[in-house]
Amino acid sequence: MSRRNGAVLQERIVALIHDRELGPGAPMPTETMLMELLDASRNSVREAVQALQALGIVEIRHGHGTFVGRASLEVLAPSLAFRVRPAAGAGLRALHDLVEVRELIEVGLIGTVAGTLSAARLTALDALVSKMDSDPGADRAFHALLYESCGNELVLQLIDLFWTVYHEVEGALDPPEGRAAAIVARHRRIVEAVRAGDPTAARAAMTGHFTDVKARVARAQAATAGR
Amino acid sequence: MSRRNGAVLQERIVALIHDRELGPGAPMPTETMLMELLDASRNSVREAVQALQALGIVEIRHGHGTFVGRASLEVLAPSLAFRVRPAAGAGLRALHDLVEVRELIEVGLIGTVAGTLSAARLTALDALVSKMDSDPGADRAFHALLYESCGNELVLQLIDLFWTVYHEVEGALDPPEGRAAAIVARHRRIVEAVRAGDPTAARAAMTGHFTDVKARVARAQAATAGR
DNA sequence: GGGAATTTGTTCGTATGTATT
DNA sequence: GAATACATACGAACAAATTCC
Repeated sequence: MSRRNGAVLQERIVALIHDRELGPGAPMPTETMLMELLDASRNSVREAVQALQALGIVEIRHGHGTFVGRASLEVLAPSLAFRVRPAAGAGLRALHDLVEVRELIEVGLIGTVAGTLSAARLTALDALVSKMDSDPGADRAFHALLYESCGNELVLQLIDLFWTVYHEVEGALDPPEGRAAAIVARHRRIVEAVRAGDPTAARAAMTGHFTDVKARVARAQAATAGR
Repeated sequence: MSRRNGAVLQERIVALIHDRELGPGAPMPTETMLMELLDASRNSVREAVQALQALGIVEIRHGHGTFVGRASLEVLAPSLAFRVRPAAGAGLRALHDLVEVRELIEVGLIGTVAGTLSAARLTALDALVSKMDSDPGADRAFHALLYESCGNELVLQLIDLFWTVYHEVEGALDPPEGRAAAIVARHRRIVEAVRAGDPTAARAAMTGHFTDVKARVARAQAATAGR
């Protein structure tokens, strides 16, 4: 009937953080103190705290103490990767869904940033595009820099999270790469539309980019289905 | 020097799931077996498994066993809520960011479903709009049903997650409610545009809806800043 | 329904590694 | 280096929930 017991301990710890108004980086009570405060044994406390760390709510530093975390979205990359990772042949569907979400967010966002970027940012984007064929991290930095100015920390972390998960399972996939030049061209077109301050063109360019990505997923899907 | 041991154990368990190709619902090895397989004590195993449960990767049933989970996004509602919850006066900014992400996704999605919904779905949406002023769950069901046909499980869970977190912290906020009638009207307009198969109008209607929501957050922000 | 077996939940005690002072 | 405080890890025992005979 009643709820899981482990979860209630976690909730009480979170409530404790709120009650004491502990901000990110603030030190948590020690394990011994938590044992008394929550009237639980050390192991129960540790299991709850460990779970909260997996959610990014607290951060444990060995031999030093436990501190309030900032619940950054990157900590749940393992969870998303686990979900998206194809289960032995059956289904790149989850990966396709992930790309679609990326597309929804980025196509919507690009319309709001078109024409608002400083000249410095635009040249930085140009530089990233130039070395995109050699440095895989340039793509990640490109998408991050593109939306940095919008000031929405949550959306930035979401985009970065999705990027990380996508490339993690894409790398574990089969085919090498189609055309690096085409990817570079797609990104260059995006920068041009943003520089011109044309939201419609920027959205179209971004949609085109994701059309390529989805096509790549579809090819991999067909390849795994055929064997 | 080396990485945290707890995290290593978690990764090894996830790797074990992949190696054995265990799908959602499949039974995990018992704690005793995991102790031998991973050469760790029971407490260490339990801490790792507990963390994986917090991420939705496994599901523990007392007295029964541990099973592979489906990593549904709803498990990370506590993490998002923790992040978005205003830290004592300072900042509804995170909540505003959350609403913006909702808007990005829903405005983009509504353009793809406009004109594609069956008559049965449309009448069901009408019914939900009608009782939206009395039943708070109707709003959630409305947004879920609206995008159900697109077949993207990830985006459905994302929207539901954001809805949950938003209303969780909105309820813990101050002012009662401005105009329920206006909300109903906004949703009715969305249904009409979708029924008419007009993507542009649908996007505009959805944008209007979120304009209201963001205005509500802004009012609350001003209220808390003034005291 | 009773009872045994299995599995997770909780607790205690103890020893060890790590960072700070 | 020494002392202290803290997290990490292990082992053993008992409690509680579930399933099956």
